[in-house]
Amino acid sequence: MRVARQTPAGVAKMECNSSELRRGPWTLEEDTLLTRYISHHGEGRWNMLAKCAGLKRTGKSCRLRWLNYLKPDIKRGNLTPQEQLLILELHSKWGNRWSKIAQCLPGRTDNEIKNYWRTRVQKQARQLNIESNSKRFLEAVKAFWMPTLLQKMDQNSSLSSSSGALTNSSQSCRNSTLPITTLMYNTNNHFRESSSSVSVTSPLDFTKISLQQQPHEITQLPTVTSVYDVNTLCSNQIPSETYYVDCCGHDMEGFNPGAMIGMGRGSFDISSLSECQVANGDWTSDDMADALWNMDDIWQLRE
DNA sequence: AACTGTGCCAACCGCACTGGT
DNA sequence: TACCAGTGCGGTTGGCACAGT
Repeated sequence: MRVARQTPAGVAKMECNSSELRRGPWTLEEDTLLTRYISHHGEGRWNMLAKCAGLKRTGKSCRLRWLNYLKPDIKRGNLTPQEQLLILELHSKWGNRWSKIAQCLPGRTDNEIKNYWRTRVQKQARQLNIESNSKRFLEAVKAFWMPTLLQKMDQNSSLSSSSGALTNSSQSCRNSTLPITTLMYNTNNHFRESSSSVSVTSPLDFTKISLQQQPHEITQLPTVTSVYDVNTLCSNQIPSETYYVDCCGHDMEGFNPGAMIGMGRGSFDISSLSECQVANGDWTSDDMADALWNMDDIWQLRE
């Protein structure tokens, strides 16, 4: 995580000439002043706080700095696949309600989520030549991005498992028992990871995951409800609010988003899924500590 | 090495809402 | 009811870091 930009020239340039108020990057001294004041007096009354703390900043600026950077419970580092998945799902429901979405991701700020959306998600939309707010893009996200995130989560949990019974998806497939990682909400609206399993009859089975409730009502998200086969998947009768997990992407004739790109920009058709080429997903060799996974990994452009 | 383009993200801005007077 | 200060939110900007040429 980068610290505030503090080049002397930059700070001088950003300072407000017309008043005593400072603007631009925060200095370490300012951070210390703000943190110390809030630790003694608490948050709120930001304009007064700014004056009393001896900060030549607006109240708004102090509030923003505290909420987005200094607050102790702010989570640092890249978004985990779980968090990315949750953002995608919640954005599909609520749109650009960043603060509302952020409430479901403890330790993450609306600003961070907003930046993630703009830099990562909208980038993918541009590459696909699809409006990021369009239904088509949402379908693409649900068909490709979310499943791969779930797979990533699956493998993360598998690797972190000490039992060794199911070490990765490939082995899971061979055993015909697929660990499915789910996001579980507790009563405080915080999520935690949990794993369950579902039996499959063939490598081409798909697990259907359904999100039936508004997140504030959700007690378990997502919920494994049934198993679909590939014919169902490709029948173009995909209900909204569902997405499909490729439980064993290595072995199946699966999704190659590159092939999707190859279908022609702006011509994404979910019914063409079965025509896609075999996915090349060497997930087991991934460094699971690298939580910064993004769709570039699978949506590589074939120019 | 120098330049250019792009990604990322902290910070700012404008507007809307809320509560107090 | 109108006004104002405080606060929250979403959109936008500015500049550092880094990759590519």
